[in-house]
Amino acid sequence: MSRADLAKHSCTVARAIELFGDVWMLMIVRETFLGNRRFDDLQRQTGASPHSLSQRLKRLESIGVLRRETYSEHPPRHEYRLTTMGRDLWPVIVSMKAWGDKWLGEGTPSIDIRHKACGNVILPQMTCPECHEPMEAHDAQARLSREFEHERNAIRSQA
Amino acid sequence: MSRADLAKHSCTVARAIELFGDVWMLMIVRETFLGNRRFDDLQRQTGASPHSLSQRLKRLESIGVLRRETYSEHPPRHEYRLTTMGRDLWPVIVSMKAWGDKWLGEGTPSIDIRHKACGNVILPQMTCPECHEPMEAHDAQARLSREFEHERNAIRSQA
DNA sequence: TTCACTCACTATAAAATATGAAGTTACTAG
DNA sequence: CTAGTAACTTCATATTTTATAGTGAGTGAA
Repeated sequence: MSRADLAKHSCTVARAIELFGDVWMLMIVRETFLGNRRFDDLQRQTGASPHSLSQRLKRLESIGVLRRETYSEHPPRHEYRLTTMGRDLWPVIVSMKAWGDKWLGEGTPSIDIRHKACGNVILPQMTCPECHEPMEAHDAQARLSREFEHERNAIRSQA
Repeated sequence: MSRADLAKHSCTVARAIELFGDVWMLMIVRETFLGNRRFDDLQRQTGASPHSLSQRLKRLESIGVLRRETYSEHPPRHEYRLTTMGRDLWPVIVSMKAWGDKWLGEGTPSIDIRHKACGNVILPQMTCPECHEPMEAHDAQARLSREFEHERNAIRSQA
């Protein structure tokens, strides 16, 4: 097995990791959430080389996370905008922010999140949609499907 | 700027991305949440080469995400266990799962999450800790600190 | 005591990927 | 006519990753 095989992994977490386990993919998504949509701005703010950026934008577009939109025909100019699929990555970035603020932060965070509805500056929290209690790792139990369990045992018993 | 410079970025999100924007880092964390703690199991289940795995484990240990524990002196045997810092990465993995289940999933997910307290199989949700409403990207407004804004404008105006 | 086997790695060469710098296309503004 | 901007592409070099093999410290069976 190697990195590319993760794309065919039966677990969606592994497949998502294969797509977004990359500095530039995540940095571009973060940047688009901050409102930057153009190649040059993305390049400067993420720090990616034009080559890397170009490749990642193509991948993000082909996945369906970004949509490339022409905003000027003459001269040809484009913007990269988050699709619904892309906006759904918000919790991923926010979770990273929460972790980063807690474990890497000194002083004031560079970015605040304000909840438009209630107006407060907050850090979103993981909660149970059934009982509405906040959740952490030890509140949860992961259960593997029978097929997935078999798959893993098969891997386990390979030389 | 290049990848390594992200480590000195003033934004904690960027610093977190620099650490975890890597397939193997994320796959190892996911695997430890599933209960695997040993080198060989991690290697087989993640699909990383021993070299890559060894490097990542060292990095995870030096960051403080994993703690290397000897469980047998003779022969020397070790386990890698999540620290509190590591367990705090749970929302990151769960967010990826939620995204993956929604956008990459066909059929039944390979992994279920059960909330121990209420017993339901659920997908955790991002909510506002103040008003307890579920939150998505469009419910939030990102605000940059003044310093960070200046930093970004400085980058912007660079040739 | 010799053989096969496990765990936890390290070493190495070849292959794949990323990087920075420069170049390109298609314009506009002065 | 020159300079500048946006959105890239190309290319030679540098770095990383991968697969494969090997190592050390043991255990258990014949």
